[in-house]
Amino acid sequence: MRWYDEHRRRHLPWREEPGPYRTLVSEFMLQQTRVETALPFFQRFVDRFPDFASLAAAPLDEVLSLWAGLGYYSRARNLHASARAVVAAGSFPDTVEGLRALPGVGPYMAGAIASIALGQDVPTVDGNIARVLSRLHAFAGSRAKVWPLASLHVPPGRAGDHNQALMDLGSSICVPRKPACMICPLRTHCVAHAEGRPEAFPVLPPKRRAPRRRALAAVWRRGDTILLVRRPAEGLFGGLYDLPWTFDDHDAGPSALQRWLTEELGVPFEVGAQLGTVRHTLTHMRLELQLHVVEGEGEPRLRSFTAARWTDPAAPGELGLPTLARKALRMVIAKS
DNA sequence: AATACGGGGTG
DNA sequence: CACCCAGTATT
Repeated sequence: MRWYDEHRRRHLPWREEPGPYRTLVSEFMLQQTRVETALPFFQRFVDRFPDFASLAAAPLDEVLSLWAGLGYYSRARNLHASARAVVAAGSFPDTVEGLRALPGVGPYMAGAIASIALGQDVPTVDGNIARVLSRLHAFAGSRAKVWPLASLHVPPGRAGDHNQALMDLGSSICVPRKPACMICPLRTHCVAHAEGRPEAFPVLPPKRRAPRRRALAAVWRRGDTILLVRRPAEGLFGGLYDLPWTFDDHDAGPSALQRWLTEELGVPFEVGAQLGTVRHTLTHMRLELQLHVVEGEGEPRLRSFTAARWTDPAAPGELGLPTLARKALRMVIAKS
């Protein structure tokens, strides 16, 4: 804690003006996301939506548009729903159980917000804290089993600072590989360091390699624009705009795209030249999206998709586009 | 306990 | 290119 109080505390926008709203927004953004990545998104987000009321009043499309590029879009949907729940309830939850009931708030966030924004003496465990405590105790158990250890360390009255100090320590000194044990304030207490094997902890579950998946996308031109569709609310890139595309794992080729497109958009299509291939890696797959020019007559009708827009690929404007769609648009422009 | 769900970083 | 990082919901 002394390490944290004396100059090691990171200065972050959500720490300058702590409070339930900014803490909630920052924690949603920081799930699975590095501080440096989330920073510009946080600024834009709270500029546009400074409080619960403005966020709750906004249409989901606008929230997703600000989230576009940050990933894990269910977080944006859950944050929006949480803001509406807070406004409907008339107050911010004041217990861990109440926080846990907000959509998208799990055990880590509930503990983090209760300790940081509500000043309660509760522990929390994220990847950083799990790593620090696993090493401190040379503990080889899973993430879930670190919680009892975390409870042991919570100092009465300063749980919020304590939890943030552990996270800062984990992200700056007790890092996954080549931790800086020589300058670590916990060095003299750390069992893993004493045993000379800090990198042996934490013990992580084995990871499988993401399979490679092929997909076919349609570039349907009309004048200077191409067709973008809004994806279903749930699932991959849920609620965001995208080129229409479908998986083609069995390599069926253009005929598969033709059939799928006609079914999905309600008009007959012909599939033309291949524009190129966009590669994009997600957590659970490596996607190879092959772009094809298609020709169709009339206006699209909607089945799975929830909206369709003719859009200038060079100026998609406020449309919420995932990074994969942005890559695809860049290729469309390059081949124009 | 396993899987879906983005995107960015480093070597 | 390969490998690494990191919460929640769902099943």
